[in-house]
Amino acid sequence: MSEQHYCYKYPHPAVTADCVIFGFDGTGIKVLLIQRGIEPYKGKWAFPGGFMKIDETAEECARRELEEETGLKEACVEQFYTFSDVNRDPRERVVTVAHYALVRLSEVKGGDDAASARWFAHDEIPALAFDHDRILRMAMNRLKERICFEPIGFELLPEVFTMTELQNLYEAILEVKFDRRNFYNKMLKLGILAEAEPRPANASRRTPNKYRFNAGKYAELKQKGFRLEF
Amino acid sequence: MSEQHYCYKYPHPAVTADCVIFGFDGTGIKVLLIQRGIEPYKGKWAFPGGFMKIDETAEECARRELEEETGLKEACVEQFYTFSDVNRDPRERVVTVAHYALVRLSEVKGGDDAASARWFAHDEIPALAFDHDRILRMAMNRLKERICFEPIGFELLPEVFTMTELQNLYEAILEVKFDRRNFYNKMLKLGILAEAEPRPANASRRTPNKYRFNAGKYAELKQKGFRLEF
DNA sequence: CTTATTTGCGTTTATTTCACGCAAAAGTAA
DNA sequence: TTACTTTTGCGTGAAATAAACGCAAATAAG
Repeated sequence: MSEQHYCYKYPHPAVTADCVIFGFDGTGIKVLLIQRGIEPYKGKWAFPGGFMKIDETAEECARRELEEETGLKEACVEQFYTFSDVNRDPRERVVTVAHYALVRLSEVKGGDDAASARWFAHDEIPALAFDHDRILRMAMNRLKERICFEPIGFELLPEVFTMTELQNLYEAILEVKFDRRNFYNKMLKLGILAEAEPRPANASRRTPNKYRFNAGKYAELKQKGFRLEF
Repeated sequence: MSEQHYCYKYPHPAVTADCVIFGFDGTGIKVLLIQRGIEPYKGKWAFPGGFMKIDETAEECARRELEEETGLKEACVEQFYTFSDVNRDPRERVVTVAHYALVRLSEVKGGDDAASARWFAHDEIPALAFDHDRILRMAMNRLKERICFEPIGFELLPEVFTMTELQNLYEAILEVKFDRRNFYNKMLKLGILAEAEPRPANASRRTPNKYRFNAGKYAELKQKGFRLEF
């Protein structure tokens, strides 16, 4: 047995942070998975994650994992649940604080071990290691809830986007279909969108308007207690 | 130094579960706090909580704490956030999985050390130990969110209650005022209330109707995707 | 005895959804 | 080319919902 330097009077579980990384390719939601190279669950896919260092918070740990895999330092990262089933890891007792991250696919660079990392669409998720299928289900549910209260969707879109892209994003996350015209009206009436370019003179009917997220206006609305309703 | 039997190759934080226990006395929300008898934060008030055993989940640990303080085995307990700031406990690195519990005050018995336990109203919370003020703020916010989607409010009321009690509960949690008549209409139209007693013949105008929560009807509605809106 | 409060059960009006219409430009297939 | 479909911007009316408020009976409080 190797050296065991850290001793306690009572048993301590290991604590890890996992990071479910969501991206959006203009049509559907994607999830970044890593193929495990070692036992247990060798060959199975899993979320980026690792042991929390003794001088970092769980969120900092999750951000570290995110950066290792995507190169992104700034991103929307939020903790959503802590999984503590007794036998969720066969090696030792491991409690994991699960997070999700929202990233713009265009800004993602291949990470350290890009060879074993891949983006998967919602309907092509392979067999996952540990209890990661349960973690994914919970992450998706939390995403659905959050997008109705906070404009987190914009974290997944490029700076400038079209109304159709925005609608595709909402439809992908909520797994529903909206009437295009109603979605258009509702979003504009909310006032959290700004026209990115003043629509060129040569604009044809099929050249869509470009928008960007208006954070200032959103902050105003939020104070008055409001809600992105769908 | 005492015996240190449990050794690991890397440092492991301690993991605790805390339990913010909410009750409702017919007018306002109450929180159960325990006065600490030992350092650190001796004399300060804190939520029931303790170290997670190696063979129990965080929720089981929270339920154990709940039962020790209230005698209640069955209650609505939900995890809401894990706090992992590096210095939140001066003794050692402690990560806590925070839960809230909803209990009926009438069913609560004094716990093991009832002497040091007390119910506090929302506006008379004393100075709290550790980062428990932050934990309380987060618990209240989560409660506000949840009550708009799930009928968790009924966990706080007695089996049979009046419409006014129900409204007081919603107003206390959401910290708003409703028009009595609109609240009445909305709740009845939802269909999740059942009349508890068929309203006696000698009922005067000031004898309020008694209701109970109709779980079956709620299950129906939930399937169709619905929402307690306020 | 007078006044204020509580309860049940409405109605009216404003606001918000929701379903759908329409025309212009541009791509698609014959 | 021609005919057809798709995409986009911008409306509009009907239906549903939320919000404001009326009223009378019973009774508790002063």
